[in-house]
Amino acid sequence: MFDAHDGAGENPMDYSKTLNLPVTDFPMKANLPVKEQDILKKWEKIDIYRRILEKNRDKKSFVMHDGPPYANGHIHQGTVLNKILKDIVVKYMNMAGKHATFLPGWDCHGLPIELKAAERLGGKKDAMAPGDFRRACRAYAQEFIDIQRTEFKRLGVFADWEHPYITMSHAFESVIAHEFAHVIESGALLKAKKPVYWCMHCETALAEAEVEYHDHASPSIYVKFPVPAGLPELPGEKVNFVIWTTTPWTLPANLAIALNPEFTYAALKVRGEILIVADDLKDSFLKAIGETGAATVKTFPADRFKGMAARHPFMERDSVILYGDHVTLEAGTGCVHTAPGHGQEDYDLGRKHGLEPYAPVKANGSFTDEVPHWAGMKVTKANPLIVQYLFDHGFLLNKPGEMISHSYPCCWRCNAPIIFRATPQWFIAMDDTGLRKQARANLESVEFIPAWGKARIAGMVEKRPNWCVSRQRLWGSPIIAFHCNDCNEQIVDAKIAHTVADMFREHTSDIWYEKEAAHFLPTGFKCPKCGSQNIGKETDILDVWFDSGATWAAVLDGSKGLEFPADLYLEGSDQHRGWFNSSLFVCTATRGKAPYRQVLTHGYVVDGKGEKISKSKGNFIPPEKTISQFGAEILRLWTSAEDYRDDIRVSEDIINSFVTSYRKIRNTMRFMFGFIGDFDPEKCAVSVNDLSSVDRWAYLRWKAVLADITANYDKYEFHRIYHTLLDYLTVDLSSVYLDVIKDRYVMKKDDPRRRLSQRAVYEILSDMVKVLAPILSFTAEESYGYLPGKKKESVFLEEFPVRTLSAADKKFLERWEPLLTVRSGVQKLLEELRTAKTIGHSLDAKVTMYWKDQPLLDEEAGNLESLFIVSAFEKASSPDGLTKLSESLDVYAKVVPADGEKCDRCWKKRTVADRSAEVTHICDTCWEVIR
RNA sequence: GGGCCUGUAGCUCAGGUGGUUAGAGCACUGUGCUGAUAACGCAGGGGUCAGUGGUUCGAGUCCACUCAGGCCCA
Repeated sequence: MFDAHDGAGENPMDYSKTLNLPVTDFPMKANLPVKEQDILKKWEKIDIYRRILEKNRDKKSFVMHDGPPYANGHIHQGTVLNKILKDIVVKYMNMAGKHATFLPGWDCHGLPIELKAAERLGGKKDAMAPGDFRRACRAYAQEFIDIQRTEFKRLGVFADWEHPYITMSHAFESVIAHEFAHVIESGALLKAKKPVYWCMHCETALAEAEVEYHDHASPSIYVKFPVPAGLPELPGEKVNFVIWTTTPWTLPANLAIALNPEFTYAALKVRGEILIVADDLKDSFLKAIGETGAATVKTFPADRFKGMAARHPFMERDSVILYGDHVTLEAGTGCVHTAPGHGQEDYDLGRKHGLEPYAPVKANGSFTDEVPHWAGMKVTKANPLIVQYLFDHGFLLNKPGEMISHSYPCCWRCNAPIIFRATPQWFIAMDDTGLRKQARANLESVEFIPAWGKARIAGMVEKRPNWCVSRQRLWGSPIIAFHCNDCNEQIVDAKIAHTVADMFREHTSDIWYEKEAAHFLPTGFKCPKCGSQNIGKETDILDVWFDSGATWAAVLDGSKGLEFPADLYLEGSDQHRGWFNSSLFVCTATRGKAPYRQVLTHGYVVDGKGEKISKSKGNFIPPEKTISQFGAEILRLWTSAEDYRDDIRVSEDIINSFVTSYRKIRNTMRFMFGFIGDFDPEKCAVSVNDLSSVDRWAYLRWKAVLADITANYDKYEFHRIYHTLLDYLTVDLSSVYLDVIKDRYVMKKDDPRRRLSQRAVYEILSDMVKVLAPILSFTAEESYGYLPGKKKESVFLEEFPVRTLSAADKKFLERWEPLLTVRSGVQKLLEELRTAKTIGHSLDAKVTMYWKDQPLLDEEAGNLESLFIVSAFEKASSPDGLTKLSESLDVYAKVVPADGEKCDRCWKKRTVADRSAEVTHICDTCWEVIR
């Protein structure tokens, strides 16, 4: 048993071999980047996702409906956060007795992919048939689905990765079309004009993303709009409103003049007539038209002009006076030329007052016949002619040819300046069928986390204008509508749309581009208005938000536990306007209810200073980098530890701090594994009910912590779990309990005191491994393998531990608190001796203590030597010469060096003796153990 | 400019309905141990609770404004 040694006394025997030191193969170093790969392989091999669902087959379902990321680009810290949060929820639900699926999805249609696909094709796109180009888009999206899927799997996210829903699939495109048909049935679909960015060179509508801003010189003109009747306050005067514009060509479409209701307006006498401009702008205005010293005749509050109209300078109509907050004092006259067919704000204002979005400009940018003088002329060419006309007829206040340089939207393909032009668009009406009201009402039954999410989305629902669902693009779901080529009658028919939707299921929506209208119409179909059989099909596609707004319809079809409505939608806060919104409207329009019961939102990932991540700032940390350096586990820990209700910070320092706390968690677990290295939970008879003193305290503390953690899982407050657990690990276990029970090293293996502690440690550890699993999935799986006793194939096939903390348990914990205060007081005294170099280890010391009316101390007196980790403890008969340990407790103590010599085996100060040639310098207790 | 939200030690977070000297863990400093050792223990320093003004006997906690930051609009 003992090693031979050369020369007695010089090379004393190694007593550590006679101790119960920690024994475990659980490595201190995780080497996560490598180990995670093995664990991923294991999960794949045992098909863990399916096994979990199989186990929970008969349990109540919990539906987390995955919001589809866009199938473009690699994943980033934000998508990582989002997917891991979902993963934590689903893993927890599955362990806590629910049947929780995770069916991942991707959003595949839309302009960014269309543009990327076009970019790849170089100039070849224009020569391609629409169907062929769409196939190129499909291939592009599929490529990034595969890339992102690989990246998501690497994070340890359990999901049905082999059968994701993708919005460009046959089935999904069919569902979108069916939902569109339902919207037609609801009566909310309508066609109306709305201004869009328009390139007259390319003769196409442009999306926001296709517009670039360049410096551009435009005419700057001040134009009179006369008021023929004048104003009674200014008898006999010729009165004019003055507008300023840089787009003379939009004047033919002028229908109104907008004033700010808060401004004061001045009547200036200039060149023999009255000009009305905002009082605060009169000086800059006069300067601009080269006038000095004009008198203000009178000022008016803005509402003086309510209900009035001015005369258009060259069109046979009036221009009405309206009010809007968008009128500012930044430039111009405070009287804003308003052409609802040529500007967003103008359109919005016009819509409010029943003005039509009038735009007498054709696709090629030339005026229609409605415009006198310049009909058929391109607007760019007409621009200077209109200015000259105004000047010639006395409506221009400044000189023709004055220009202004400003940032102006241009087409990114041809670089030509673009225009705003009202064109026919499809809308889902918010109010015609009561959709807005219904959607707003549906929010009431939804729980938002955090709660303010409801107010945010409600505000948007209440204010949003009719939803423009048409896009003049190729890569998307077709709008299933027709028109008569002869009489231009619009033909929308829900029954036909459903039929077409069925065709999509077989062919995808590509068929819409490959067949003529007649293919989709009943045989012999005639225009209901004129009877013509010359029918054309709509070429616009649906806004991609309609696609994603219909995911619930495609995914929550009742199969595989995916029931409608979803229990939870979980996305970033931008989705209040996005997916939460579109889903609410589509579902309300077609099913009359909200598609979700709970909506959880998280903030945005920002840098260490709380600022937005951007390429130019260089504050972007690719997830890949963290994974290869530290492991995905660190990203999981980071995700769980940050309070997602606010923005979530990430920086190298922050990542490093989680690397550190990961080590703390891991090391503490490792020590626990070592402590129960020879423990068999099935064979060892002691149970948690037998625990007493410090073992009982540690175990009950765990039950309290577990209750707290469980509550926080249920409330989705994961960051509290991290803190609760780490605090328990450091404060309760590492610095108290695990330190104290090291004295079990010197006992016999089967000493009941040791076995009881092992029972406590085992119970805590085996619970902890399971509790950790939804968050630290890799480490939980790894450590589960090191637990003694009967086990499943994976920690994820276990149940989440449920322990009831009884009233008696709570009382025990409360009662124990003073003991910890006392311990801490003793440690301060020990530290004094240590600083004075009187002692080193606390085992060098003896504690003398006095107390009055402390039944707990009476009970625990026999354990205090152990609890304080000292060599001797004795009770004093009076407090004389002792230090009071705490303000609130009648407890006094003194610490002095302990008597005796240090036992070579247990290191306590004892009376020691040599027991044989080899066994020297040990105390009686140790000799009893090893003899 | 508007809507919604956030701002407590270097970092991550606690601080029900306002009430004694604002807490924890990590990090940091000092120190002990060398039988958790690329660990562990003990002790300690560190915060004008973003700022200003108000309500109140009393505010991190309520109100107003300002500043900084985020999302969504314009």
